[in-house]
Formats: sequence, structure tokens, C-alpha cells
Amino acid sequence: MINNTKKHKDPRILRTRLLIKEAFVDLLQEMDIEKMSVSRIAERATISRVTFYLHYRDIPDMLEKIADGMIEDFQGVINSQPVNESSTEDMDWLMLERLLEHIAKHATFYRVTLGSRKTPIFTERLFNMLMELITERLEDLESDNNFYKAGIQKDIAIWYTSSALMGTIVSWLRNEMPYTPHFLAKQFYLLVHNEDKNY
Amino acid sequence: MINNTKKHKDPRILRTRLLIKEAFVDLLQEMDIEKMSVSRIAERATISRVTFYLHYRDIPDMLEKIADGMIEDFQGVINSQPVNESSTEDMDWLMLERLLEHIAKHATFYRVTLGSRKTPIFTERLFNMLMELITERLEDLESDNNFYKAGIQKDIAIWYTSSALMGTIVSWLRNEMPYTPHFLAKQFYLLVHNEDKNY
DNA sequence: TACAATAAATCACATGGTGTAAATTAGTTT
DNA sequence: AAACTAATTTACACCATGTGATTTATTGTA
Repeated sequence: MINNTKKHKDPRILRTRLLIKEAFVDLLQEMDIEKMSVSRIAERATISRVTFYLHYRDIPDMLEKIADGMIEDFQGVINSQPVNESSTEDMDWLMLERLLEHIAKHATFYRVTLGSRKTPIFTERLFNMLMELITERLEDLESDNNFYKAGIQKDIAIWYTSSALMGTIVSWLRNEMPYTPHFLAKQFYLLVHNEDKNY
Repeated sequence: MINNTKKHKDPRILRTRLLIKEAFVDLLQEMDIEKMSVSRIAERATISRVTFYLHYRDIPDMLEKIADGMIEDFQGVINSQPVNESSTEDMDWLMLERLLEHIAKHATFYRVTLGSRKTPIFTERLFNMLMELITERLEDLESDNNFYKAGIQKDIAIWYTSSALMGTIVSWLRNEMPYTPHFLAKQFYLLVHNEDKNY
């Protein structure tokens, strides 16, 4: 049975899911997603093909579940932020830096998921997460320096900035991460600030 | 034989390819790309499955060829720009407006290709095109008002702006295009100008 | 208009992946 | 040690793929 409600403490389940995830990452480095099959994944994971179906309905379902895990990881990184004396704004940029560090730390995984042109589920999820964060941020700042004064529609500004952040992270990954997380976060700061500061 | 070198003047070829393209667009509105099969496409296109293979090696190959056509259309729209007395800069924004108009005009097609989370080939191609355009544009402006003075790395600025444009167009499409091409192009003007004007 | 060329249809076949079922083995928890 | 459950094994029906060989239909042209 596919059961995600209970805490899966059974080490066999954890082991199998890890093997599947590793096999998936492994195969994605070698071949296109189109050539991916449950058979191949099971073979590479050294498990039975039937066992795969005990955990996931099919490959898209597997991708969704793994993407869920990615978002949980991101949330974990973001929420582990110490609530200290710095301003909300500074917090935002520190948060982004932590996110980039996390991605850099697990680069092999994120290169084949976020970086691949073949698994749009992952970029879609990151995009949605960034949209939420930026929407919150804009609503906090709604009173003083916001986009309205420059005649910019709020939803367009959100689309624009979320896409820009997500796309830049993807390009950064695809190009072997030529900048440190700290440097890139700083560049984001400069770029976004140019957008909403000069009114 | 799959032959793209000759001008395919034979109306049978044009007819078949159009039927395939229409069937593809049709099916993508109904089901996920994972459930797409050559059989289904051929059935919907009212052609023989074997005929499909006379034109395309497989479904990814078909997507690539259709995406090629999209880029050709874009280039056509861009190059049909009248070379008049307005500045290069104004030309850029008029060009973008024409592009958005073209997309709006063929909304059903672009909704299932650019707008779909399932066919990343199309967004990838648009992204590459925007990258080229923006790279050219930045190199033209390299002398005076550019990103360098604000301490922004050129490649990062290109990633950022290309992603922002592409992502916003996709979001615009996914949300039933709530703004006119003219208005959206103007918003782009405001947003991008905030990036590279204030130094 | 008739002919040569070629696109499309038809039929057929081997191959391989899918999803599920039933029974058995192996590992985990209490 | 017993109860539980994950994983394996084997089996089956179904569907999609890609290709080959042959025939039919459509097209551009001599």
C-alpha cells in the first residue's frame, strides 16, 4: 500500500526509496527522461520492478513525491533562519543565500532536477515557492516604497521577479555554478533593488 | 525519407504535418504529455501510424521540429520590423510588443506549448532567443549606461532579464492573458529600465 | 493525358514496457 | 517467538514502438 500518512520508520521503506531516488538521479545523468522507464529504474536501484509500484503509481508520481521532498528541504533551510535583530529586508537576502548554499551543497541532485530541461516539475515548484515569498514581501512593503508608484502592476512585478530569480538559479546551476552563493545573493540584491527602490 | 532540405511543395506533406500538429495541440489540451503516444496522435490526425514515422523519428523529434517552426515564426515577426527613424531602444520595445501580439494571436497554440509545464523545449527555445537578443542589446550599450557601474556581472544580468521576460510571458499566457500586448510591453519597459538606468 | 515519382495506407512482426495479481520469502517491531 | 509488513518471484494481458514489404493514391511534369 502507498501510505504517506504514517511516519515511515521502517528502514526497508527508507532504503528502497533512497535507492530509487539515487537510481533516478543516476539515470538522468546518462539519458533523456523519455528513455526512462520503471524497468530501468528498478534495475539500477537493484530492486524488483513490482516493488517500485508499492511506492509510486508511475514515474510522474515519483517525480512529484521527490519534488515534494525538495520543497520540504527548502522550507527547512528557510525556517532554520535565526530570528535576530537584523531587518526583515536583510533577512530576505540572508535566506536566499542559505537557499543557494543548500543547492550548491547538493549540486549533483539539483543539476539533474532544477537544471535539467526534462523535469519541469521541479522548476515549477521552486517558481511557486518564490512567488509566495515575493508576494508576502511585497505586501509587507505595500505602504511605502512599492511598484505602484512607478506604474507597475503588482502581479506582473511578482511574475517578473520570481521568474528572474528562478531562471538565474537554473542558469547558474547549468553553468557549473561559477559564482559563490554569497556573491550571487548579493547580485540579486543589487538587481532587485534597482527595481523597487528608485521612485 | 525524412527530408527537410528540399522545399516541401508537395501538398500531401504539408497536409500531413499540419494534421499532426493540430492533433498534437488538440491532445495536449486533453491529457498529459506522458499519455501522448504516436498511436494516439496518428489516430487523432486521421493518418496511419506508419505515416507519422515518415515525418518524425519519434515524439521528441516532432516537438523539436515544431519548436523550430515557432522560432522561425518569431524571427519572421521580429525581422518584419520597419527600419524607421526611431531609436534602437524604442525599436526593442516595439519588437517585444509585436512578439506579444503574435503570441496573443495564436494563443491556443502557445498556451499548450509555452504555457504548458510539460513541453519545456518551447520555453527553452524562447529563453535562448531572448538571451541572444539581450546579449546583443547589452553589448551595444556597453559604453555608457550599463550594469557594470552598479557592480552587476554581465552574464548574471543577462540570465536575470531573459528569465524574467520569458517567465512573465509564460505566466501571462497561463493566466488567460489579462493584459494587452501593448500594456505588457510597456510594463517590461518600466521594469527593465529600473534595472539599468539608475547609475 | 499519360507517366514517373513519391506520399500514404495496409498488413505484419519482434521487442519491450506497463500495471496488476497471487503466493512466498525476508526483515522489523513489540 | 509471534505478528506484521516490505520485498521478491512468477505470471499474465495489454499496449506502444519501430521497422519491413507491398499496394494504393496523389502529385508534378513530359
